Amino acid sequence: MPMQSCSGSQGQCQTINAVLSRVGDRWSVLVIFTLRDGRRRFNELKRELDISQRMLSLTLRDLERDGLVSRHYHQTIPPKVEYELTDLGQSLRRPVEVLARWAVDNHAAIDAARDAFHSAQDQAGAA
Amino acid sequence: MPMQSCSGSQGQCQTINAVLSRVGDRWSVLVIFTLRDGRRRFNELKRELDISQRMLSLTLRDLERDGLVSRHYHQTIPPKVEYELTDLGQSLRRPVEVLARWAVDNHAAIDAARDAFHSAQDQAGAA
DNA sequence: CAGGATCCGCGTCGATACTG
DNA sequence: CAGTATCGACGCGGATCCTG
Repeated sequence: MPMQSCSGSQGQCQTINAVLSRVGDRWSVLVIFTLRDGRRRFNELKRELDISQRMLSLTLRDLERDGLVSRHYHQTIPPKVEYELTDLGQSLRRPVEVLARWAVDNHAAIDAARDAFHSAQDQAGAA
Repeated sequence: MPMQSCSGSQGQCQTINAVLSRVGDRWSVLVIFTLRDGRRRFNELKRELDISQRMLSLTLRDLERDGLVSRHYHQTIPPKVEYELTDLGQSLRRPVEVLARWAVDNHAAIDAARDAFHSAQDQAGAA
């Protein structure tokens, strides 16, 4: 029974890992982020996220399955399907926004570090 | 010049997407999480995370390149290399911890939603 | 112990075509 | 409009071998 994956006694890593497997991918995060200010239609999300129809479909299905978004089907012509964050999904807004905030605040620093690293590498190569 | 990827006018999505591409993968998050309470040696991380040597190596290299962790090489015999969060890496602790907290708090709800979804599906299939 | 190099399966993702 | 089904390309990630 191999339970010792991460920090051993604490085992928080497994939980994090498991949750990350579910909502940790880029599209899920972005869908949730985009859904933060209300319900959206399928193609609306598709356009705004510039995501393939396949991945959006899969992502939304998984998010619905995991209880993070709810699906509202209007059987009209043409069909109209809207997606909305559930309460559980709403509770993810905070973490996602914290991450988003960090991303916006620090991506410049990352780029700078990257450039510095590459410069150092080039110099080492030249020397 | 196709700049309109996400929310159009806001364009936060691109930034988030870009940052997620860098630090959004599972291993990076877990390494940062594991490094939260101090520096660790290579094989120490390897064991605790149950990660292959290859992925740990790649992950650490990228993390170092992006200025999130620093590498301390002790040229002894046997060699000893320690990794530690930089200030930038430290600043990521908060977002990661918020996410970790959410993961711990809500993974049960996700599992429940999942089970409910599957049950509903099975019933639909049976009916 | 730390980690580079190589090989390779497997899952992910996009493009395309089709349905209701 | 809102998907599903299929296919093919690509990259992630593990296993293995080798060096310093």
